[in-house]
Amino acid sequence: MTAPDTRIALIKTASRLFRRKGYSGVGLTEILTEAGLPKGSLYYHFPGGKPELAAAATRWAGAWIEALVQRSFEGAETFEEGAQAACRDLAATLAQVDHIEACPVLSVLQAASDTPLLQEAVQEVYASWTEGLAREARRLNRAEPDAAAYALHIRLQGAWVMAYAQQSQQPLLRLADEIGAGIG
Amino acid sequence: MTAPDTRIALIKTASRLFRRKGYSGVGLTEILTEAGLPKGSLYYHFPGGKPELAAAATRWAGAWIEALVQRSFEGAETFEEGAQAACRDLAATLAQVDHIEACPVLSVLQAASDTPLLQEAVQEVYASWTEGLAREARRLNRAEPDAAAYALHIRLQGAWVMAYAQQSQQPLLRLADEIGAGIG
DNA sequence: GCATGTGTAGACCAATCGGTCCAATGAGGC
DNA sequence: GCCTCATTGGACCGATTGGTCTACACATGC
Repeated sequence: MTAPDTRIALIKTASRLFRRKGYSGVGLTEILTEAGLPKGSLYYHFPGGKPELAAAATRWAGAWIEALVQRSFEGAETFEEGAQAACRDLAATLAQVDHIEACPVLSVLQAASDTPLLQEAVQEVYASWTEGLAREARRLNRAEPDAAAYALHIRLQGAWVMAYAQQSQQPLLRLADEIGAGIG
Repeated sequence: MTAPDTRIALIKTASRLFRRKGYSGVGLTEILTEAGLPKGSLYYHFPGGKPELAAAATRWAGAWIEALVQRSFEGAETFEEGAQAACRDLAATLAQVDHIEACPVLSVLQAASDTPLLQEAVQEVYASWTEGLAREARRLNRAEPDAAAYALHIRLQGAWVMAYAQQSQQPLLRLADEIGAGIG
């Protein structure tokens, strides 16, 4: 396995496990076992240990979500149309596996308060999401693009939490319907 | 310290710590040290150990939040007015301490997936919240009370997550303004 | 063939984890 | 005074935690 592959494998495995059990709920041993790698590799690629790995995983997963949402907006002719598509695409993606996973940022949020490296990554990803949505809002000539983007971000966040808690994609689909009905 | 006091002290301390660091991020030793109690007391009052304590803490904090929201709705003449008041009251309450805390349910959510006792408590609290909001919506003659209650729950949840992430009450205040402007 | 340096493999560490167990405490009935 | 029983105090347990350290594998340049 070449060097960058090892790095990516660690990030992917860590991200998946964090989303399922949260930062503190996953041990390094578990990550390494699932990735089939020894401890030496982890501390070679991430000298900062668990926090550094988690920060990288958060940024990686954050970018992945952002790309998904941007793709959803591509064919849209209005902001609301794009928002609906994003809700549905997210719901479909989450439902692909048996267990609906938490938002990757949320899953490390609780550990971020006393881990500056992680705190930074979280802020960065959230800011980037809101900016990305605002860019789409402007592109589609939505009135008050920043406010609309922010409001959508909050609703997506909330619906994702509910979807995770209930282990159902329904909250996200319901949000799509609400947006379609002209609410918000 | 009489028996019920010990129980309550454990629940309160656990709830506070869970909200700050998440279920897996807090050890029993830390809870007991802060509460000034020995391990024997914990396992006497909560034979089920950490999961049982967390379930109790979740229900307790859930009821507390529900009471807060209900109080906010008391003086309202429309559902939107009540919703605004709830956002602002929640924001004010969270800002009372130096560190904005996470939603008590959210803080144990990640550990709930493999802890049936906790899973149950989470579902119960969420259902109770939505029901409580729907009751207010009906009382205030809101059209489509169930949908309105559900939508508000999701937005509150999302705004709370953002407030926690950014350590600012702004997301909740902003949500109140949005609702006041007739969005949603 | 040999030196160099990047990565991997995993033994090992102190600290902490959730949990068990039992002796001591102390209030209330008799 | 004494018995009873609810409750506390805390020693102790094996397992696991994040992290360190060293030996080794292997590709590359010479």
